[in-house]
Amino acid sequence: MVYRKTKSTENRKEARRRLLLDSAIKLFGTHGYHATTVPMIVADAESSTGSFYMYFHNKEDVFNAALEELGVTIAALMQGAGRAEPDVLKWLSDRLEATFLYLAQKPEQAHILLVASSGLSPRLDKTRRAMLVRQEEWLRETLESAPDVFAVEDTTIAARCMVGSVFEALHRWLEEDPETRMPIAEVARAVNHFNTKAVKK
Amino acid sequence: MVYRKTKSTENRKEARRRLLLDSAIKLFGTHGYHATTVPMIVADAESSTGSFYMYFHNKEDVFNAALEELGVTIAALMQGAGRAEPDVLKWLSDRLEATFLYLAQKPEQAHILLVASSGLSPRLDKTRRAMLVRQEEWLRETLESAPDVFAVEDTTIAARCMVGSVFEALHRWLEEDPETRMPIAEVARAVNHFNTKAVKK
Amino acid sequence: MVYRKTKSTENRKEARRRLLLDSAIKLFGTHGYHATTVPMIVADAESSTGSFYMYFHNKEDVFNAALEELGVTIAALMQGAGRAEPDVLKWLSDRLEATFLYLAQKPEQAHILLVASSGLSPRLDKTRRAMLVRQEEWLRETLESAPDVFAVEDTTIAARCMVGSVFEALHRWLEEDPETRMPIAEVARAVNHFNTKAVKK
Amino acid sequence: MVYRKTKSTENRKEARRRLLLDSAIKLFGTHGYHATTVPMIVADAESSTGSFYMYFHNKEDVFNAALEELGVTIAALMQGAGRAEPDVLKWLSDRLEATFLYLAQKPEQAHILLVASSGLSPRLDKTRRAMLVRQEEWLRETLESAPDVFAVEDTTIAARCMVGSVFEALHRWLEEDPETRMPIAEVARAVNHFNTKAVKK
DNA sequence: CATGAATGAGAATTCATTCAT
DNA sequence: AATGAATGAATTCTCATTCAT
Repeated sequence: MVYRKTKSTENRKEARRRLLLDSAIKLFGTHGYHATTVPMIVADAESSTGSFYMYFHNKEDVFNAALEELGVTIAALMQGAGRAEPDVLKWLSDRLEATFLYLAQKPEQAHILLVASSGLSPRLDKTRRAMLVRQEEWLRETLESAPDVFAVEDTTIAARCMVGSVFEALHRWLEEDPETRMPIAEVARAVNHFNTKAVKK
Repeated sequence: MVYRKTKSTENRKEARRRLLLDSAIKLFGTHGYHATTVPMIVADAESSTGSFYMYFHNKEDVFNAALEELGVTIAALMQGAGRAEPDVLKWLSDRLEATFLYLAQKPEQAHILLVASSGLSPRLDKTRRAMLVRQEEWLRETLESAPDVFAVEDTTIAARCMVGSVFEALHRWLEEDPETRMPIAEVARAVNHFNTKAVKK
Repeated sequence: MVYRKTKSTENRKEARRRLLLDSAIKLFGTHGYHATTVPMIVADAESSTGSFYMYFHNKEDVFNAALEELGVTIAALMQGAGRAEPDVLKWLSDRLEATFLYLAQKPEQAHILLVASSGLSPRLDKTRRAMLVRQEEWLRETLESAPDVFAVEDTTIAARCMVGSVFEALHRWLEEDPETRMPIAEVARAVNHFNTKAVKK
Repeated sequence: MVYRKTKSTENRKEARRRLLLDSAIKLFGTHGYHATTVPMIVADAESSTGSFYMYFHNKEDVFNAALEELGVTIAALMQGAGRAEPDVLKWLSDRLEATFLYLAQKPEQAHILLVASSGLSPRLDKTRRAMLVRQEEWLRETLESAPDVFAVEDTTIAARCMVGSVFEALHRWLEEDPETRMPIAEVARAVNHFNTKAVKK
């Protein structure tokens, strides 16, 4: 009685995992890691605790999955789909702006990245760190790739400063009253102005 | 019927509170908020749960006290003891560097600030935010006070970017292997170079 | 994805709740509200704290459930299954006696009602009060339904006096040495004699 | 260095005890036994925990003292200052009414007696019981002293019924809305009418 | 595979009582 | 005698995880 797993079975499994992960992202982003319980996630996903533990080893595991997915998304945004723009400064600026605007529109994901993912466990810290390192490396390479355009004392540190300035500006903006805060586009422009000035020759 | 409170009783109370708060800072900085339990704190302080709850309303309350103390310390470091240095750019650079070096030497406090204090509770978020706002405002005022020296698109955003770049560089440095990482003085210099270039005319 | 809840699952849940509630009634009746702990209840029911909190919001909640169940039981005893006895005086007397004898045989339930349920919390006081009011109202209506048989100054007060006399006699009897105290049937008769004389024309 | 205790030292000690006991009665009557803490009592009495434990062995001990004092008060009210009234029925009625009205005016003491003193500990139950027994005995003797006036099936039970009816009527009245409840004098009269009718020939 | 009832270790907090000053 | 800081046992309740159905 050995039978091939049908495609639809695979799809259904994948779909269930997706559902659970989406609910988890939503809830972690809204309430934070500790205030989000497994029962909350399965209730939101209209699934069951039993299923949850079929798709994830434990609670930390979903959070890690959410974080890794976010890492891929951000890498795609930052690095873009190949270099189209010939002006490297303009291109870097565009990439940072795109990332900034994306996260501003997905406050739950931004919240996970900026707020909910720190100091939870060595494993989660590691995932978060890996994600930041990837962006940092790419920024460093970009800075180093055009020595005629950029001038910084230390490319690694400059990359970290760029990441930090983007995240802090975003974090603070998300905390502000949606009614009275600056338009996000303006913030993005100002942050870019800051970073561009800091790194260009 | 009414006895005078002796000075030494007051001193003893204050000393006990200090002991508990120091242990709390140490443990929160090492293990984070949730992984630190009240019994851990009182064991470290060689005190008792009962005493703990005499000095602090609850666990959130100690964390808040730690955060507020840190806020005062950082404000003092950042704003310094009056402006001695006539060159505003140099002065700003010195203040940022002092803050940076102080936190690098107190990794537990830095950890509380950078890692452990976000998304815990509305009250703690508020304390943390108040602290950041204070530094941000001071930076903004400094930038605005010398329009002939500084040139940024938006002083508020620039202030946030500076805070973010300092914190991120510090955070990443603290995560690195103490054996192989850059000397902290070099990092401080590179960060300052980045920020100075970003804001000066 | 959606499975039918089997009947046996429902039954098992109900059985577990019953088990916990029975243990709670036994222990509250024996040791009182405060001296009964949740671990004691779950140990007696051979269950677990987790289960306890699945079926009841908290400790107050089980006590309330016990009280409400008792209220229903007493209402059934007092008001009986419709009026069979044509002689209203005899009928009233029978109902009081039945209630009296029932509680005398269930000392734990009687203890909850008479001793353990006062002054615990507003909510529990309310439940207890509601229970007494129900009996009181029924007694009042009975007294008012046959003005040719009964004669009292105030039907509400008379109803309360009847409830009080029954409860106090019961309470005192339960406290007495089982070896030497009066037979309960005699007590019931004497209480009935007292009340009947107090209310009849 | 042996010296005589001065009278004023004794007085002061007694006064302090009184102060603590009064605060305890007030608080136990308002919040009940468990919700009243020793710190609350000493704060109200403007004393200290240390003093408290000089005058009372423990918390149960103050409650017991309050209960015993109440027992003496009630015995005095019930039994009156010798029999002045020649009509025994009128006299009994007067005593019950006096007790009833006294407690209605001291809701804290009534609350201790009716609500807060049940099911706390064997010792307190014993004190409470002793108090009730005393009243019951006196009522029984009164009933037996005038066989030409009274006619009940069992004098002990009748005595208990009288106590129960008085306490229940009082308890329920104290629970009612002070704005809309019956005047206490009317309640007292109706209760007396009930009891008198129940016991007189 | 899916379900959700059951588990129990573990955390925060309270408060009666003691004892050094 | 008076004070009130210190103690820690005891209690309630939560929630990640398991496992019988």
